[in-house]
Amino acid sequence: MTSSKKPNSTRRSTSVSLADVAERAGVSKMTASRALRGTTGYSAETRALVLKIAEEMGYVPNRLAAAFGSDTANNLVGICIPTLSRELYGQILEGLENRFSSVNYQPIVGVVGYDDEVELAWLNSALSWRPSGLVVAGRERSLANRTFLQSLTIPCVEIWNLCGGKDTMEKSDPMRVGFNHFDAGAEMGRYLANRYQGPFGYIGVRDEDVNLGAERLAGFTSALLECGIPAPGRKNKNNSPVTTTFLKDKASFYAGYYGTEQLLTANPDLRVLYYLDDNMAVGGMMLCQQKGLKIPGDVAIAGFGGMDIGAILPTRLTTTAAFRLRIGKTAADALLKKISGSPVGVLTDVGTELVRGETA
Amino acid sequence: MTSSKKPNSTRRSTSVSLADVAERAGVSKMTASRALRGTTGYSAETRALVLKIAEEMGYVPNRLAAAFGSDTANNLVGICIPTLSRELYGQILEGLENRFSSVNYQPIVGVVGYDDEVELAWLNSALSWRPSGLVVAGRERSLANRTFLQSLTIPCVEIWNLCGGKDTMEKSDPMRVGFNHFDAGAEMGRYLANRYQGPFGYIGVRDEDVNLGAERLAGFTSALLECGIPAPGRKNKNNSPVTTTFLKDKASFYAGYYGTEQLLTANPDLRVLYYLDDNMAVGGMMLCQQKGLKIPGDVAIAGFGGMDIGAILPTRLTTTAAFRLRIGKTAADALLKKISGSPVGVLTDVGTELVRGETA
DNA sequence: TTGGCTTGAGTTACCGGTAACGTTACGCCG
DNA sequence: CGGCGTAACGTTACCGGTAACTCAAGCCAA
Repeated sequence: MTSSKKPNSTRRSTSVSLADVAERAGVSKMTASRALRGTTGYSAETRALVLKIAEEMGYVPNRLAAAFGSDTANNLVGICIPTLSRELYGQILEGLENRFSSVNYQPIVGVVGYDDEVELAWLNSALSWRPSGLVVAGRERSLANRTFLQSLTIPCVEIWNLCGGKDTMEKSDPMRVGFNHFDAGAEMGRYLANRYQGPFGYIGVRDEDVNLGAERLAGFTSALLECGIPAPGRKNKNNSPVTTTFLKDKASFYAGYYGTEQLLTANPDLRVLYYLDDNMAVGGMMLCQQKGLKIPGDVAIAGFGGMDIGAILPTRLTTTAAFRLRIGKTAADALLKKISGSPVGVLTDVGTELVRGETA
Repeated sequence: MTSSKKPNSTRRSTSVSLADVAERAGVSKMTASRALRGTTGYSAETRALVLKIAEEMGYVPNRLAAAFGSDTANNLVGICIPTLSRELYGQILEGLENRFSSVNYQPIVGVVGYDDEVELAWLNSALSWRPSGLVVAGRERSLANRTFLQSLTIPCVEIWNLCGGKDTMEKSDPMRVGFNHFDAGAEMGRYLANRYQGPFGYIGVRDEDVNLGAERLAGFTSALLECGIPAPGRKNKNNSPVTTTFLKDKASFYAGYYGTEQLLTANPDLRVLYYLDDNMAVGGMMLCQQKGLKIPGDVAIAGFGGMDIGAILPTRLTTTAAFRLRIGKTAADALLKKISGSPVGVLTDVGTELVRGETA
């Protein structure tokens, strides 16, 4: 059944190989390969015969061998993201997967949290599969990790965060697809500063010592300053117009809930609250409702993300909509282009949209 | 720099290979391989030297070659899930990835929706990578797909749904890790039937012609019948005690919101509503609030999933908590055991927990 | 001293594809 | 009818590892 030129050779694998198909079809391995892949170099009859035999024999191509033997035919891509617990990355990943699978690329994914060493370990491990491209979540990272990404010889795209724009990038940095979080925060800051005098508070989370969404907060703060919002002064060491709190927790409804409670207890005068994301903002709303605080009368609330919970609340949440699925798809497209050698811009801004809800 | 026994041979790849390291270290490829992998058959000095050289030369192992050359060393696993938009599968996937990566297995993931043909295509494509195991989401599938899974020669585990239990399984079926959705629905049904007389309604969604969570609804319905809840009779073709509606939409807050509106408009007498998941249930709550309906006074509401939104609402949601992360981890463990040849039970029930909230 | 056992390290033969190149057959054209 | 271009197909040489086997050296006990 399994055949080989040397009859005494032992076959490790029991499955049907290209050689088996070729022999049974009475053609060479090469011809069979071409016929199965549908390139050129065979007659119609030959192709039909090979396909028929392959089907009959239950031939399953071995992409391991293909990728190994060619070093151009490897259609693996690595995708490295911090978490899947937030719906954020789930949707981005879905967008990525959709596009990649549509052109027969296989994603291998890693969920690495916010720890640089874990990320680096995963990247090394992923590279040993010789993927033809890499997708990583854009975030602040250690010099070692950044250097690692810069020294890659395969195309790489950073998603989610544009990290300050073109001028701050080095040539060797990966492409970026996402939006400018600083600007998104600033836009919300301006919007709120035009409507409220403050004082302003912010509730976010810290994961493995990194403050998530730090750039948005920076943009937010900067916009408030530009709009002439004064820093409260007292118990505000960095003299910022925003009183912040960072919970050591996952970004979740519940974190928003008790984070708001903590912040308001320590600073009962706060009148405008900005959150790391919509889920936390909704948690904050729930707390305010429970305490009998009117929104936005007593406390104005703004979130981030445009998650669909915000749209159905009795009072619609004011937020910044981010287009997660689109980021995934756009990033995948950009990477595929780069892999195929087409020119691609280093920065792709998919934008955001300020959603004027009723909570702020 | 790149070396080869035949000096005139052309190297396709430019990267450092095992042979390069071995030559520079003055040992054979095989010894270098063993030293790098840390098996046996080398002295401590040899190993240290090889590691040092590999480090110096920037050697990156080629797992493609390793997997190809060994057919036991392939530590790829395929993970096939319907969607990542619901946080449900995100958390399961995170659990899976955690466990797999901890033993250096690489997951390749596919997001295939609820279409049998798409799933089958993905499975075929994934198999061509010769993974050592497969994780698929447990759900109703076509005979073709079920047969395909049964004929696999590699270990496979179905997650999420125990699908009726041991007696309904065939020997060739994949292992299952999850919980019994019928029982979960039945438990909720009994709980509600003991507190309310009805009439009962259910709001779910249909994706590509499959009703998600159908087994839970079946269990729910069956429990109501057992508790003596009568079918309303009129406009209820299948004579069920539950008036159902299935939206052609994603399971989301918004779907729950307008689904509830539709159902209540058509059936204003409904007094107890059961939902596909917590998000939809919360959407329903929001609608009720907006219509001035008291919960649970006018309408009682129960969800499913134990998503954290339910825990922070002013009135805590009555629901069934499912342990998604644990399902992922348990499933990965089971698959790894099976791959390593250890005995594993065909069914692993991670259970659920009825959460007695304040909405029902 | 000898023989057996352990241990370190080399040798060889693949694994199942793809790329590159060589050869043959055949149609087209003048 | 000869020259030529191209389509069809065969051959061969890898790719970068791993498994199985072999062998030499070192060690210890008898």
